[in-house]
Amino acid sequence: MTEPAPPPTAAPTPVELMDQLAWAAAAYYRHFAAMAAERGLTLMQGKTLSLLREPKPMRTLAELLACDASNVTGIIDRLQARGLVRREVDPADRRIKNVLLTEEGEETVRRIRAEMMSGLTGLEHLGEAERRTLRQLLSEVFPAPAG
Amino acid sequence: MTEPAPPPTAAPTPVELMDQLAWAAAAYYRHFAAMAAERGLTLMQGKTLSLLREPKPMRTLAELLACDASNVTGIIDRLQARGLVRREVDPADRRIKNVLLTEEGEETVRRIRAEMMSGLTGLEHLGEAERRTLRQLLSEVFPAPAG
DNA sequence: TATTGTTATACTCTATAACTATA
DNA sequence: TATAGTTATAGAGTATAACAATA
Repeated sequence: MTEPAPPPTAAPTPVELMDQLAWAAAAYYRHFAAMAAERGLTLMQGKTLSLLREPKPMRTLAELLACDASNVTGIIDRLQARGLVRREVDPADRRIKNVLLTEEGEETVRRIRAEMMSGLTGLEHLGEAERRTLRQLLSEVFPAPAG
Repeated sequence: MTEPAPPPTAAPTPVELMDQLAWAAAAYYRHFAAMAAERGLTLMQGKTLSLLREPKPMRTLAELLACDASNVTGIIDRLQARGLVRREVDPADRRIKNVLLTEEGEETVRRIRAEMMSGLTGLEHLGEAERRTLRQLLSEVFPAPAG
């Protein structure tokens, strides 16, 4: 009689997986902050630009950035001073100011996204089946609009 | 003749997967920051405490927090003023100050970690095979010491 | 000389509260 | 009255440069 073969890899505990998620989240933002810093942008400025693929009201940005609305004023002020975004009063409700990317802002977002992709080489190397699986598992752990 | 059945789920592109990783990382930190805030701690203070399961020199903390060493002085000052950490001069190299959790600091870390786990309910519900797969895929995308 | 940690400085991010304009 | 955005304020995080103590 032979010993039963051990499983090819041990299953991590949920706690071990949480620690790995912490690492992955930190690694993602370390990379993102570095890409933003190459353009003289802070992490929050980079995140804000990335949220503006479609124009959004200040209030919506505050919710998406998970910060108080008063902070968004300063963040948008600084991005606007650098010519990366502009404000437009909403014609339907003149209390609302929609924030839009300028041409330079759009170019900046494009470059940051491209460099993020080329930095996350692991992503490029995943096969289709692996990408499907990762998407499914992430959506189970972080149920969300995912877009 | 019947149409060939489409695959049960379409494979996301690497770019779509990057966006989902961005969402997951944001969701992780939103949750972590909320757990820290319940104890009157900022995100950085919570991250710093979580790094101190083993004592670490100031310099090492700066590397792990991905910030300049001068910032760590202030972060540790504030945690020390609240009785959550203490500094000890390294006997082998008196330039080095090792930072240790106090009893209250350890209790705080325990509680934050426990609440993180109970909040990430998706993690608890993954089966062993799924946990193995997620660990493997994460380590491919974010190759790292993972601990 | 090189390294560790601190201080000083200036800027950014952060929440709270009070305010204006609009609905 | 309620909501969107701003301003004022104080505290926290950030990088840079200069410094003291130690190696």
